Amino acid sequence: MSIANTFDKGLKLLELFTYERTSLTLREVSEMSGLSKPTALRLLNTLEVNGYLTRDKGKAYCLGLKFLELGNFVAERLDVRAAALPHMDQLLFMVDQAVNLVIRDGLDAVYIEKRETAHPVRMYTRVGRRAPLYSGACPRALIAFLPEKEREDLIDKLTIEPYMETTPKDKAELRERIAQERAQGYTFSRGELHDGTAALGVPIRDYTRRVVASLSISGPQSSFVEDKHPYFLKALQKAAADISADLGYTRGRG
Amino acid sequence: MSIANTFDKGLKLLELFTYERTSLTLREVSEMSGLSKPTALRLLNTLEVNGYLTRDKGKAYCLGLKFLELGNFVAERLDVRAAALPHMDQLLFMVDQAVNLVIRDGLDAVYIEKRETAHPVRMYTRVGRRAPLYSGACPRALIAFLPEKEREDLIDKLTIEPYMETTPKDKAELRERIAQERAQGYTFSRGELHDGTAALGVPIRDYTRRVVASLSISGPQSSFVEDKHPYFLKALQKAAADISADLGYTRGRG
DNA sequence: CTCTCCATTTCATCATGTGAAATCACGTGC
DNA sequence: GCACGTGATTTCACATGATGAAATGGAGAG
Repeated sequence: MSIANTFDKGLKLLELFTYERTSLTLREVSEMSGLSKPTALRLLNTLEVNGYLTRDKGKAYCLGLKFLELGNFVAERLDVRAAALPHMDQLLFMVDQAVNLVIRDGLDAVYIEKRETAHPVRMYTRVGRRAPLYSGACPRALIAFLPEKEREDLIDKLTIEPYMETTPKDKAELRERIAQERAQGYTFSRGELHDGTAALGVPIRDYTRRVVASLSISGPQSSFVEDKHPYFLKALQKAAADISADLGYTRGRG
Repeated sequence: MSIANTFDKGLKLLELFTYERTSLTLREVSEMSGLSKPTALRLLNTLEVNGYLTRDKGKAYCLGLKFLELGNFVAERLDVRAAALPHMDQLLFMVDQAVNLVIRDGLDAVYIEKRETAHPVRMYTRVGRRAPLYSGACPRALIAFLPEKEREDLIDKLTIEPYMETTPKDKAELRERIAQERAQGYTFSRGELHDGTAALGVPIRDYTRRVVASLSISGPQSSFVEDKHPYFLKALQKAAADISADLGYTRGRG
């Protein structure tokens, strides 16, 4: 597979912009990318002309509004997301905790939608964010409820890195954890993606009965107390069932 | 200003994907772009390797999840948006009509956030969508409430194209319309962006007292009946005032 | 099994990207 | 108001990397 060198270099520049580093000057881009200033400039110019970058009052570049547009095309293409949105709003209203929707992309889980409480303490899960499949209630719900063969094939391909205290630390522990979660019908995590947060996750299925996404509610452990779990879980499962139904999933056989 | 030719060609390929055309084959890309197949392929490969494109079950390319991620970085950077979100949710709850948030980018209005009703009849405003500043209640609120000098400078630069029946058809009409809207404190449109829809818009200001965004509610004209306007308007103005206050706007002088 | 339609690879040609160094532009201190 | 410094931009000679016609590969239909 051959790729276009210059094009590749240019695209890589976009990776320099992160949630924390929202704007970069030519010098910074040049230094961070290892490209000479003229080269970096030409590439940045090209991005700017095409609307992928804008410049703030100074001369610093930031990601342009075009990404909003294209990001939205992607979002709108995702059927699960469209089906889930109203139910996520409803769920947020009922539990007053952050609500997340995740799909699988290769060996990653990708957050494709979220709804947040207006509380001062926010969960900061971002749309587009990636996480390992084994870490966190929502990601893990994507593998836990797959048919055995697929599930094992997937776990085989994973590389498990110790992530947080409470994250499964090897495949044996992951399998054990998943087996239990499968038995109880939902996934649970404490502090697997961020310290001090907890989450409950359940799968979403479409008309083929395959798990196509997972839905979770998460919040700071302080507000996520044990005795609320049954209520949370009920609301969560109801929402997931409604979304699945909207996607044509039927419970019975055949 | 020099740009990188190959990079530019590659970026232009992304423009081929629209809301309607969500997936394209190599042949289509090659034909639509005028590039030879090998060239198109190399560019597409490059985009794919970097996560900007994925391929569906067939061989067709679609925009990748990376755009979700980058689109979200952009969204999170927009302070108005963060401030507006909770109030938009609240407003949606109160009026049960689509709620839109728009900022100005050059001579365009850009929709940066929306909240929609669960009704079967939806407004299809998309995040990232651009509209001319003179067309629609929300865009027009962005110019209507600017200080005179800025407003006139901006109107001078506009090119007014007949858009819809009810859209101002020249600058004179636009000025007249704006003057009236400014006097009444809000903008109103019927069928300016889509047939059969109506909208009410108001400005949002930050601590510098400049108009930084506008907020609107919109819906099918059938549900947007005259006698609800006072209620809609009150809720809308309250939400906009709250958002402005969150951005440090103070009403009094000095 | 063959035909056909695309996707993909090859390769000789030459357009384009490249970076060191020169220049420009703007802000800051004296 | 002038000199200095920092960082953005332009120049230009060179060679790397892009290009497309044509050949090859591969998957699905008849």
